[in-house]
Amino acid sequence: MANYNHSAIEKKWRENWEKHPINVNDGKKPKYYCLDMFPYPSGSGIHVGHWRGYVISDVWSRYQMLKGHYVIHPMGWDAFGLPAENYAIKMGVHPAKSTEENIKNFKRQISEIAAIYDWDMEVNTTDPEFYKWTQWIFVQMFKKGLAYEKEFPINWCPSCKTGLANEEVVNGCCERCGTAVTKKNLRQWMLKITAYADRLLNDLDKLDWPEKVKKMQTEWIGRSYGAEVDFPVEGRDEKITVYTTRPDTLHGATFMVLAPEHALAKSLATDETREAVEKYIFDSSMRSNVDRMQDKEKTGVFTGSYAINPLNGAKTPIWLSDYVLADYGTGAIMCVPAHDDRDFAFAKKFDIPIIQVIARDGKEIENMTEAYTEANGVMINSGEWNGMESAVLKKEAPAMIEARGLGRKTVNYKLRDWVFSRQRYWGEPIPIIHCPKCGNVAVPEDQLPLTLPEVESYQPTGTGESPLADIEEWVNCTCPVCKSPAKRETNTMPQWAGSSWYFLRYVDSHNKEALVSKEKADKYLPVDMYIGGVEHAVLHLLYSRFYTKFLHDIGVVDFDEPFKKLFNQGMITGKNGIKMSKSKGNVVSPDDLVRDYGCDALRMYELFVGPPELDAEWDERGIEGVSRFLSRFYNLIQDSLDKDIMATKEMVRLRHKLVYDIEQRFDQFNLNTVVSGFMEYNNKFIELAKKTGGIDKETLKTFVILLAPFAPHISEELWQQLGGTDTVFHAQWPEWNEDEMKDDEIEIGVQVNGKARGVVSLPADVSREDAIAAGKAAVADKITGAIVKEIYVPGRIINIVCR
RNA sequence: GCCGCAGUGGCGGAACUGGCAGACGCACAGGACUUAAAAUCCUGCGGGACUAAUCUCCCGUGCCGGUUCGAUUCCGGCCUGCGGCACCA
Repeated sequence: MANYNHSAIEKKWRENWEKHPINVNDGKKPKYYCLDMFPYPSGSGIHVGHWRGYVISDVWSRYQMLKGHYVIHPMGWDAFGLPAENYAIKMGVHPAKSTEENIKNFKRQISEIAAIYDWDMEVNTTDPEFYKWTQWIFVQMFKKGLAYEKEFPINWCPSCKTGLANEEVVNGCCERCGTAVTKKNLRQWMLKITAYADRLLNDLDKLDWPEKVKKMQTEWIGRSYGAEVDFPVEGRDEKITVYTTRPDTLHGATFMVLAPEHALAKSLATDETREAVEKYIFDSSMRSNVDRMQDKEKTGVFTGSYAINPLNGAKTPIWLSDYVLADYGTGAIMCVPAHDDRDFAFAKKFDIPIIQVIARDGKEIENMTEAYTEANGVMINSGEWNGMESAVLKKEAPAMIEARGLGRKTVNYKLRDWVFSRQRYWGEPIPIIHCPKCGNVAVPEDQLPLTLPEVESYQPTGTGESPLADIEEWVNCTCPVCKSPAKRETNTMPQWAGSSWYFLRYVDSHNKEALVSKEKADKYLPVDMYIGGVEHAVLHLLYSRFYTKFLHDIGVVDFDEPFKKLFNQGMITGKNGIKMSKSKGNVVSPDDLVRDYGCDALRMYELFVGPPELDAEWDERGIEGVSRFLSRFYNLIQDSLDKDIMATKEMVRLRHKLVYDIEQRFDQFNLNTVVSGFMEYNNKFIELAKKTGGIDKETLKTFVILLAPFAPHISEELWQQLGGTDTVFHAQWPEWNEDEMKDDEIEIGVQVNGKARGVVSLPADVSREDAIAAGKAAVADKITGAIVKEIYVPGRIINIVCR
């Protein structure tokens, strides 16, 4: 009898599947679209952590295939963007060339997983045939006014030498390289994602996504309800508008603070305060974001001017302080120190009066040491509002203020428009022409793609100009409308541009007429299951939703959410939970493991290491366990192969229980316990075979089908050995039957006063009385007093309660 | 600071809806096979008490309390670790 030889078996079936693909679309089966987050093909190749995500999605895809679906399971390359370009600069080669090589290498490594990717669908964001449509979408947004130009101080990474979107700034640092972000005044292309804020927020409800990601998006969008209130400036015609979510506390506003960047900041200074005000504004402009975020000690300066509280006419001093953000709300706030922590700290520091307007527990707080921030209590010191419930007033005040012409009801968002220009070479050129007569004109659609020109030096300039700006013959062009000399936009798009819609392209990747045909979109989209890391929660996953909603609105697709279900797999880390990275030297390559243990063993071990949604420390030794399991399973079948074993009752029972257990765990996505289930049942069948001489073929075939999504090669081999003619993946997923699963005898634990005291073996259909009687008999010597209560939970427990 | 998630043997982890805690695997120990080793197979493996051994008993799922016949699971209060947000008015 031959032993399990993984390399021979895997080679054999790899070649066979190449010739006879197993995931075929017969046009009748329902589709199931299972998508991986496509990788950026880095130069360092893939490690066991990447494998895990791809194994999870492939196992799930094959499961869906066995459940009768035509599975769409594509792979592609997110190859534009900073990392690709930085890598190319470092290696001294053109990014197009290094990208091509990296893709080749990645593809070779990924093929080792033996996933059922349909390479005919492959997309590459740097392919002009692909980015033609990335540009096309931009043009459509431009036409709808959703892509617009604006000059303002944006986040700038001095190391990457480019502007960044808000989402790319993490704790004041560049998401990519960790350098502290500065502000730079730049002309930018912006995408009006804020126009979709409400829909992006509301539609989260219909998504089967991890709550964590939904919450992150909810907070990122940051919708709040409140009021804008207009405060006239004393002695001047101007007014200052503030935004507040607590208009109920308006009577408690004892001062007002403007951001140092506020348009009126300078002009509010008086002769006495001018010097201090100008110094404060200058100093603030010098402080970095990181500094401003970390240092919560309040600073500020009094302008010398006063505003008038429109509600009660109170004279309210106007201050400047950098704790007020210029780009949120109106850049100005009213300050109610009694009921806001930050205002409280500021008032204490600068000795500003504190007026309480909400009575906590019916009375004013004496010797206030911190703000009372809850909208819970009765209004006091609030004129005609006295006696009202704060919680009620909080809701009604915006309308009341609006009715009296003092301001208006307002909704605010933390979400900002998307800074979409990058001052780098390796990206999609923004297809806009600047014409001195016509203004900004889109490149006509029949001239797309606007290809990225070859260039001598693609290094970033750092000046705020893209490297493309130097290529005169490319920059100079004629206006498509009036034919006068014009100039091309030289900024490129961010990496997120291609990834925001690539999943739509897979199902129609060769289409030259449209981004995706209506027919194929209707048939194959949207994505049913999306698998990837959680790190894109407010980047790619938010942008993709925005793009999909836009494409829905212009009629390209008829759904408005791209990913129905999302699964975030955990990271594989090195020892002590340290992230695998080249610089740490703790990267584990899958190549040797595949060679030594086989693809099937590594696939199973990737899942066996722990729950798929949690991080796991890589411990190489554990792979022995799954490897042994595969060998034992192989041998079990070899032992039964040439015998004609009749199925016993016990075999049938175990078979049904096996199917039930595996399916339950599969459907709950407990893939690690599916693997342990295989091992457990394998042990049981081995024990059984010792007594019976073997296991019946139907049971073995059933086991092989269940195992196939995890270990496709060995399963296919054993399937054929067991007499399968077609591929195992065209077999029917087996069914279980509850009646067949039942044991004749069941073991039930017996407790006395809730403590385990024994076990009794009983007929499965035992009556309550008999069960309790048997239980009592089994623990008779442990029952010390009068029996108070007898509990029998069928099939689970007998508990005798005594005194 | 606020919001999540997690904490179970030497280790990774399991336990469906509150029902015999520690499945499955790793490591380790003992045994079989072998001249020997590897591989393989068998057995044991939370801690403690008692015992020649079996039996039996006590403790035990981060800590303290509660609900319950019964709690890893539910509730209240903490501790620790990880992740997200962080002056958004």
